[in-house]
Amino acid sequence: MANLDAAFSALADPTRRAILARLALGEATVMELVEPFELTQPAISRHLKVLEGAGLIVRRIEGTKRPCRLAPTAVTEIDQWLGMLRRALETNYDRLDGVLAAMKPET
Amino acid sequence: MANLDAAFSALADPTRRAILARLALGEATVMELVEPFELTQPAISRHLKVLEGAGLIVRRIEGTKRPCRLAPTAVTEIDQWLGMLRRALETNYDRLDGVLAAMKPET
DNA sequence: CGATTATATAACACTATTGTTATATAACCG
DNA sequence: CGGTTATATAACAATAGTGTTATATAATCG
Repeated sequence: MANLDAAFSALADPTRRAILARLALGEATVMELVEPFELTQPAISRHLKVLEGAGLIVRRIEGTKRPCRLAPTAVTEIDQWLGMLRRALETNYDRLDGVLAAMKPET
Repeated sequence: MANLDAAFSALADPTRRAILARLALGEATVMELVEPFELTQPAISRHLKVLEGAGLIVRRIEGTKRPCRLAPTAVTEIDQWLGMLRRALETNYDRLDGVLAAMKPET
């Protein structure tokens, strides 16, 4: 589960989430990703490195350009881990705890 | 979307994910959560504060104890945001990009 | 080839995160 | 009331993350 560290950590940054949101519209080069932000190109390049390291994007080489696009692997891992929480939240145990907690001020 | 920062950031730490996994089994007090880790009580208390701030857990007061349990809010938010990525990954655009990239070495 | 364009990396400053120990608060027990 | 138990907070050190500027690399264009 070491990759979950990288994946969640990558998603914790709003700039990186914005980059992913942009890539959800389709492939983009580094300079295309720099343009909408008030950040320098090296800053974006490093964000991309983080996203790639986390398995959230992949890059191919096309001449001097490196177009990026979304990769499915990390999202799948995250979904699987969150599934554990979702299942627990759907469990009656927690509902009962909630009910008991809510009852307290009444009685 | 400011809360996504806190939620993803909270999930980026393996200790905090382990705490959540433990809470998926049911409510636990701070000392019960300290026990399985090689960390001090103040360290766990701060992790719990982070998880609470991110909306991933809630705590109630029961005498001198503060039992924690999972909260659904942040998980829902995260699911919704990830849904955007999932939908994009299911899109043909990205499939086509992938196909074109894969074709390149052949021709 | 030399200039330009696209991207990466190094070095540095600043801030945030995480852990520790020591201490505060507050409920409980006898 | 006084001691114990449960938890929180403060102060500090060590480390990691993010941004910047300056510079390196490498493909492209004339």
